[in-house]
Order: sequence, then structure tokens, then C-alpha cells
Amino acid sequence: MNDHVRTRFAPAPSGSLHVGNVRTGLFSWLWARHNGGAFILRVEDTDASRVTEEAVHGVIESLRWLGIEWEEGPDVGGPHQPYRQSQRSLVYREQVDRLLTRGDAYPCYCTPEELEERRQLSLAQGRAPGYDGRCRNLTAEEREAFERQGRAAAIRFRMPDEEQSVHDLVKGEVRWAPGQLQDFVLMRSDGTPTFLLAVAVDDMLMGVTHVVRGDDLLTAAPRNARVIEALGGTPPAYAHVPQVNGPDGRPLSKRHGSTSIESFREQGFLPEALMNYLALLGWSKDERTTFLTKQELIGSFDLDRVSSNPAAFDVQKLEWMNNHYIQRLDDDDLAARCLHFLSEAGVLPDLSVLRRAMPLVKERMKRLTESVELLRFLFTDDVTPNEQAGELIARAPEGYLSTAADRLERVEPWSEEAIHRALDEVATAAGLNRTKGWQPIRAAVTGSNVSPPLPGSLELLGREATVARLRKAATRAG
RNA sequence: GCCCCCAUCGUCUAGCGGCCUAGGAUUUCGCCCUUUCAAGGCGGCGGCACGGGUUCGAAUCCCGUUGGGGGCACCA
Repeated sequence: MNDHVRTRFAPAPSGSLHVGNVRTGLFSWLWARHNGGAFILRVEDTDASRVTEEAVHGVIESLRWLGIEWEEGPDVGGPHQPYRQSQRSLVYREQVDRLLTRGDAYPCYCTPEELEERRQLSLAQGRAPGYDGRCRNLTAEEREAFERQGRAAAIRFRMPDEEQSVHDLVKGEVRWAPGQLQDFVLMRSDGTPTFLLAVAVDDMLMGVTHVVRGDDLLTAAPRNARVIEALGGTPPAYAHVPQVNGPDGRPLSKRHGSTSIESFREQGFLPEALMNYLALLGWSKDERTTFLTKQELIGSFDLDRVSSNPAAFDVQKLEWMNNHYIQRLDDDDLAARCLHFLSEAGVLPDLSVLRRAMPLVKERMKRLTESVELLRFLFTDDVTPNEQAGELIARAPEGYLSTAADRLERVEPWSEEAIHRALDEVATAAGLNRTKGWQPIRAAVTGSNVSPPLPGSLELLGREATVARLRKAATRAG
């Protein structure tokens, strides 16, 4: 345990937070918690044009819902405020000035057009397309000349001309040959900081000890580290975790449909199930542990056991896990969660009945949204039979449903057991087994060929509605 | 084009030189249970990308090939 561990999650809230990003954030958070350290939420909005206020709120909402909390962030404040890069311009200006005076950074007067032109040329000649270092060693006179031309300078970092390496906690030792990592822009010519500057400065100033992020940022690590060192700080340890892929094995993106945390919530997934599933995407406790509570995850999470190869997101396994968690929720809790989806669908349940219906449906739902179709018949008299139900009703023996109605009308008491016996009597009298005998009744009462167990369902529905629906179907059956 | 990362059942993974005729989970298939649908139980199919090494011995180490991904922006 190391209570000095400080990690952060720094999403750029331009779009929605998808499960891949969050999986990475989850690892970062788990590492902080595992070490009894602190977790920071920071908004990476150096390119302010792409960020909306709703997006920032969305990020906060999604993380909260999942069960991730932070000690410092834009909403809760903290000793290193502000936590939005768009509000830290002065800080970046100050740090970039230090780099400038030390000669670790320099003004670059090349225009985007010139850079693009040279980039194309390099590519055509088979050389690296990056920055060629044109303004690296400008004399004072040359600078003045550019200034007189009215050129605005971007500020570039002077990358040491030597081999670069990072010791990554997941990838191991990674090296880049001298010249491979070119001088990059720290501050745009309009004075706004780039991601590369902001991240280095913030991680340093906020005392971040471990940077856990997607491995698409692996080449940013040596740049981040060199900037921090040039500023006199100690770079954090880096852990670059693989990206999460879609079911087709390609990186998760819009193309894969709704992959935002918000959409999983709307689809009826439990946050505890999603967290458990996500934690197992690229990490494992051992060879058999599948279910871990939040506390257990915190207790056993270790960057050492994070896999270095990308994982594909498998909804089916998530669904299976979701069902597992649903089954283990207590009835009040589950009912409260289903209520949201029922009312969303326009079904307004009697709360007491809803609660008592939970034992009947909990092992039948992969998603909470399924509670709507499973339980609708309990809360509405509109039970127009679906196609299969219609057939079941039509194929019922002559007078069968009326007989069932008659018999159920006399059931005493109106209990699951008594109803069960009555249903059997009706079926037996008609020479039918349970399957054949109960299905028409199920169809008539629930409007579907599939429903929760019949006796329990009828008990909850009540005698009156049950009998009425049977009679109505009987007339329709002719 | 150059650089970097990755490679075990369809999917998530265990495996860090002998315990592996490769284990678990999910998916799928079959059986059992059963009032429908599920859940549950039992069982089956299914994998070390390929080629070279190193070693008494390789899924495990090294090299190469192939494949996938990422980077080379005044995006993040």
C-alpha cells in the first residue's frame, strides 16, 4: 500500500464516454484505490471548441453511475484547481515561459502551409513526415526577420537528440531511436496550449504518480516525461493499457453503435455488472475468479496483471453477468430499478404488486428493460394477444377457456398453490397435460405465449382480472 | 514510407521452461429438470498464427514471416 499514489482520468469530453475509455479510467481509479491513494478527474479541453457543457456533465454522470468517485475534480474542487484545462491558460503560459528561457523550447515561425508542404516532400522522399527542425536553431536576426514579417510563432519543445525510452508498467521497456520523436508544438501560435504541454504540466503540478491511459498515447509518454524533467519535475510512472475493441476486433468507435456508458444504463445494465465486466476486460485476478464486488476489485487489482493485448467487447458475456447480478438483487432494490424502465415505457405499476413480482422474473432478465414485456400484463388490461398467443387461444378445445374461467372463479383461497391445483384440474379434465393445458390460459391472460410462471402470475393479477380475461378470450375463440 | 505495440478455443482469459494429451468463463450444441420462457445441473464441440532456432524439454525464451492495432498534426 502506498497512500501517496495519485492517479487521474483525463477524458476529452468531445463525444460520449464509451466503455473503452471508461475501462481505462476504471483501471486508473482501481489502482489509486488499491493503494489507498487519490483519484483525480480532469477535463482535457485544450481544444475548447469541441467541448460542450453537456458533455462534461455527461462524463461526470456516467462515472458516478458506474460507481467511480474522485477526490479532486471540476465538480468537487481540490488543492490543484481548476481541473479544466481550458481554465488553466495562465499556468501553461507560465510553464512554457520557463522552458523558453531555459532553451528547452523555442519559437517556430513555420506556417501550417509550409509545414504541410515539407511534410509531403518528406513523405515523397521516404523520410519521416514529422517536423524537420527548421526553426530549432534560428539566430536572433532570423527571428527578428520573421517577427517583422508579422509571423506568429508556435512554441516547440526541443526534444533531446538521443535515444528515448520509457519503462512502462504494462508494456515494459520501450525505446525510440534518436530523431524518431521530433520537436512538437507546446503552444499554438494563438497562445493556446496543446495537449502535450497541458498533460505534462498538469500531471506534474497535480502530483500525479501513475498515468494509466490508452496505449494510443504510448509515444506521448517520452515527450511528457521530457517536458516534466525540463521543468524540473519527476515524471510519473506510465501504464499504457490496450484499447478495447468492438466485437469485430476493430477499435471501438461510433461504428459499433451505442457504446456509451449512458446507453448501457438505458439498456438496463446494472452498474455493478458493468464494472465487474469491464474490470475483467484486460485484467484478471486469477484463473477462476469471475465475480468481484467493487471492494474486491479494489482489493485485488494490480497493474502487474493487466494484459498487454487488446480485448474485444462481448455484449453476450455482459448480459450473462448482468443476469447474475439481477438474480442476486433483493426484491425491493430490483423493483425500484425496474420501475424506471416500466414508467419509461408508459407502464405504471402498483408498487406492492411490482415488488412481489420480482421473484417471478429476476432469473428471466438479462436486462432490466425486459421487465416491461415480462410484467406489462399485470398493470394493464390491454392484453391483445400476440401472434403465437392468438393461435394458442384459437386452437384451445371448445369451451376450454370458459371452463377454466368457471373453475378459477371458485378457487379458494386465491393463492399460488390453489391456483396451481385448479389449473391442473382444468387441464386434466380436458385430457391435456400441463404444457398443453396451461398455454391457452397463459395466452388469454397475459396476451403472450411467454410469461413468468402462471400460478404466481395469476395470483398477482387477481381473480377478477384473470377471469375477465379468460371470458373475453373465450368469446373470441368462439 | 518509417517507428512502436500486440498475437492461447468465436469472445474474455489462466499459463511467466517440465504440474499442459493447455485450465476456467462466455457463446454454441446435447441431455436432465420443467407449466411457457428463463434459471440451474451434467456433458460435448472448439485454441497455443506460421517458420526457424535455444534447450534433455517450449504455449512459455530468441529471430524472422504473416496478421491486427497505434503513432509520425499548431487533434487529443
